[in-house]
Amino acid sequence: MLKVILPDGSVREYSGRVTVYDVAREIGAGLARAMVAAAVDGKIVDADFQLPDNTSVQLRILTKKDPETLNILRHSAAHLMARAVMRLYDNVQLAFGPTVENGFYYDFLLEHHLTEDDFPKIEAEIQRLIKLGDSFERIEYPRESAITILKDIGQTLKAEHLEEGLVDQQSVSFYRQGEFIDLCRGPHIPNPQFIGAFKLQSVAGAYWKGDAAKQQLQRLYGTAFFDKKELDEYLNRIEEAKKRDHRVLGKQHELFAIDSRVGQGLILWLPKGAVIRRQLENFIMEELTKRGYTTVNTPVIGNIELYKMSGHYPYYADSQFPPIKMQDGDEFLLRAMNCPHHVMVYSQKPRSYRDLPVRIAEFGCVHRFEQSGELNGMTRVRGFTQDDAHIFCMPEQVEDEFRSCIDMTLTVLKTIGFNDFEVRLSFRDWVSDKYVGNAENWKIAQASLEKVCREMQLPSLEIVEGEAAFYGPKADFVVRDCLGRKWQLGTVQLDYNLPSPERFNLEYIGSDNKPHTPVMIHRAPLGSFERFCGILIEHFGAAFPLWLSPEQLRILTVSEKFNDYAKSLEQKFLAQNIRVTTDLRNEKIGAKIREGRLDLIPYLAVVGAKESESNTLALRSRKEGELGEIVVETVIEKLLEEIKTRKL
RNA sequence: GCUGGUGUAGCUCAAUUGGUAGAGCAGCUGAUUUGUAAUCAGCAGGUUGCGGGUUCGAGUCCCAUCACCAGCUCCA
Repeated sequence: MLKVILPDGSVREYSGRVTVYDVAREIGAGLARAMVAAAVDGKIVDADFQLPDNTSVQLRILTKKDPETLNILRHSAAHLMARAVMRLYDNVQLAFGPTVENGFYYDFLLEHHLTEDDFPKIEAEIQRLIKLGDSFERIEYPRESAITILKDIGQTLKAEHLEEGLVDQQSVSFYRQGEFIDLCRGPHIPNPQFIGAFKLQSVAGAYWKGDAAKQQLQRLYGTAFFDKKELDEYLNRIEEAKKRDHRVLGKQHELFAIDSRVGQGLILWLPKGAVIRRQLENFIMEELTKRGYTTVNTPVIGNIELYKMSGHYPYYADSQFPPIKMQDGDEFLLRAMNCPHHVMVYSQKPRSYRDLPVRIAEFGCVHRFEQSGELNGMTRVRGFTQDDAHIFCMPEQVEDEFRSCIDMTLTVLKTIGFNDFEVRLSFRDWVSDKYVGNAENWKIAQASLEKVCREMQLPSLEIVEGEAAFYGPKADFVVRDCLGRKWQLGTVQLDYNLPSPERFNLEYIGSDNKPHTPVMIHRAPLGSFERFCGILIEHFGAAFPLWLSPEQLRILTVSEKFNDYAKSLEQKFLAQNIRVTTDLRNEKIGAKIREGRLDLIPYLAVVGAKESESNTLALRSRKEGELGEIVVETVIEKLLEEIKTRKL
């Protein structure tokens, strides 16, 4: 006897062979037709999954409306794509074909070099296969015979995968569609005709098992939806997002530039971009002062011995600019991190426990020689400035310091209006021996990190075991940009390595009059000004809030007769540190308004006869439209208030 | 670094099968003196990323190189 418990709590009883599909059909033919998959005791299975006898299961029928089903559809589309490629080209070896955030891919090993020109042909073949309508048939084989089968059909990559992995599995599943058979965990849609719309998106190289030393495969990306409208909406969203790309907006609004004559991945902050950066610097500096930090200035290079002592060299030699060799044999490194310099600042004098925590901050400029293919606008660069600080404290102070760092990062994100972020706590795994510092300290530190994060009720807190740096656990703030890509911005990291006797042997004298080793915390709320600004540009679509705007107010004259009045107004605003410009050109007011709008200036002020006589400006806000004539002093007050509160 | 793609005026883009490199915007000059998203006219702007090659002739085809884009790998 089989008991099936449905989501509404009702129970149905069966005997003999029963598939999920049978149950669905019994509940309603319409439901059965719409059925994509099912959840049996929470595990997602195929529509024709046979329910186990003599037991009781929780069953949920999944249709296209359920969020889980889109991935099933897409993975099935990946199978169709693989089948199409195998029909069109010879000697195709399949690797992996999973779903990704907005679609799917399949990796192939084949002689033919796929290009976008091949897409129409492949898409047409997929369309044919959908029409053909071969259903997805699940077949289970014992592991050993599965390996033999894969070798027999020439799928050596899959055979290799099976030989090396999945050792704990007695049997493995294949999915067959006509002549196409593929090792696959499933589940799949019952019928390819569920695929209402699909599109191949791009082709790229990818390494077998993600290992750059292994053979390179060709990866075909695509996406699929239940209907065409959803696909169109998705493609539209991508187009819109592209317009917000910080590289496009950065050029359009003259925020930053990258010039190969200077070098790849090196940012030239143009005047307008530099204004934004300066506002961020001022903002961070205010927070540092409030929170008891001291600031220092240290050089961008250091003797190579410093990095040998810290352990950064030669471990990071690959991502370093090569050393600068002097005639006397000394070697200097362009620094890739600020930590060693700050450690040197700490060690300039004996420290007492009464002095701790010592908080040393610097907008530290660092350089890392990232591989050319990794560079990306402002978000991945070779030279950047971190809003860095290092805190030296006693172990019992770690919790409070950590809380304060998290709080500062939250303040920053909230002020900017970054609400779509997650916090990732990276802890050590207890098996590996790559970590430094004693296990007891790690346990305490990890527990207190987690405690603080829970107390502060951080959104989407994720704990990742084994992702910690070798020197300590960390908390990363990951922000999502307009294309849905995730970027690590702020970070707080504990460090047991650098202060240790094996490294810099930092000390403070405790209340017991004995030397102790402090704990070090690395933290950067923004991460780097470069990456942060890149994301900032996309976040606001270059329509920055007033306090960040390079040009806060533009005064437009109706005709050249009012140039003097405009000039006198400009002086008044400048005297209040408001970033104002004038548009005195011999143009119609409509043209000046249009340009001001396109330049995304927060406030435009029109001045003509009326205004010059009444000491007013006809103010126009980017957000609220025309605000009418307002006397100068009131406008100044309004803008200053908005700037001061960093209003969004 | 790897795979694939792209590279034409400051910007956005044209240029039949290889056959005189163009347009709009921006810029400059002049006219116009303007009231809430583009006033008109004229001028100027180029070794088609750089370097080779094939050809009577190359923006177009081939080779090499640089940069950028997508992805992979990497990210202290």
